[in-house]
Amino acid sequence: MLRLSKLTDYAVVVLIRLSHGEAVQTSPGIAAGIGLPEPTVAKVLKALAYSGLVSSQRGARGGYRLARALSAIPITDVVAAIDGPIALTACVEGSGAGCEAECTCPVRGRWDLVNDAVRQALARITLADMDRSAPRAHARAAAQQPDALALTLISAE
Amino acid sequence: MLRLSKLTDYAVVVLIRLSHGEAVQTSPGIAAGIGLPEPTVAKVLKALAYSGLVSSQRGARGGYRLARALSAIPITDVVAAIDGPIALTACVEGSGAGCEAECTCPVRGRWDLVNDAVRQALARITLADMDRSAPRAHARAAAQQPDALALTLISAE
DNA sequence: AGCAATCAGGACTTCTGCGGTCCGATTACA
DNA sequence: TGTAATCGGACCGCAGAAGTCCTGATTGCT
Ligand code: SF4
Ligand code: SF4
Repeated sequence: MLRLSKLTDYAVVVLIRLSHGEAVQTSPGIAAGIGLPEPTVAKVLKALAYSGLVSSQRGARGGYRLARALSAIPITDVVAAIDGPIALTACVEGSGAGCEAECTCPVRGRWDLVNDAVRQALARITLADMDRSAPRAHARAAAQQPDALALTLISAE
Repeated sequence: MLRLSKLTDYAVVVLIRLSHGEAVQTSPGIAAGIGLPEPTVAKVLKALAYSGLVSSQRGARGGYRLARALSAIPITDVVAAIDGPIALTACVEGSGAGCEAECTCPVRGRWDLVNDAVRQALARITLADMDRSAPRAHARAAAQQPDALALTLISAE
């Protein structure tokens, strides 16, 4: 159904939750705040910390803290942190495993266009746009960006 | 890894293969032409026929035939035919199953923005753009379309 | 220094749904 | 009318995701 993993969904929720209230929040605290199982939230936070989206503080009175502002985190970063790089099919650049029918496939390599289109669509939306309790400042800025997808299509071959 | 199902990938390959050579082609014939297991190709063709992307002809001398031109089939149609409607998360409109944390979630409903962005990115690319042996006529046309994503973001709320 | 709280990392189990396979229904052709 | 070719839908196994748990390392507080 072309759905992204549940963990990625949770990551967005967790990050937005982190932007509310206290600056540094603990893993069980966040889990309780959004009514999600604590171990799962912890797993998400670890992945986010590993990729540098949040900074962690160990020990008593520790917790997690946002590393950047919400408006500086595009959706692609969250997806990349949890699910790894965006690779719609096996033959796009970056996905190690190759397709077995790669030699005879008449579409070999063409998926890169679609892949980039999706990547750019996701890169234009930041977490600030996802927050229900924030103004829509960023959206207007996005409207002034050129249509990068079309440029990609034209430049291709 | 935000990847779409293998079947969808195969569907694109099959459709493009169908646009080459004979107008009506049989399921094993196509499978042999692209070196993919025959039952799998047959399954893909069935799904495509069910959703009207190809028309089927039963009986001897039967087979499958393209229902429309490649340039009239956006990627979204292929995805919808195989994987069902595009629904990145559980809480987007159209996905029957709801999320359990839906009442307390601070992102509830915001995924629609991302969902539409991806959908529109995929809708702008047709199978004709994926064919390696075809001219890139459509790409230039896409460049002249307005940036629908930004408009969506602005109009939201 | 001792203690309690918290994160880090990995191993393990469960389960959905994708990928692959099969046999019966249908239709043109001789 | 018989036959062969082909589509249609139902079936099952398995990889990968989702979720859980445990042990060890680190740090603030008393
Ligand atoms: S080579 Fe062809 S069949 Fe293989 S992943 Fe790429 S598009 Fe799909
Ligand atoms: S309601 Fe929140 S947690 Fe549930 S699917 Fe939607 S965004 Fe994700």
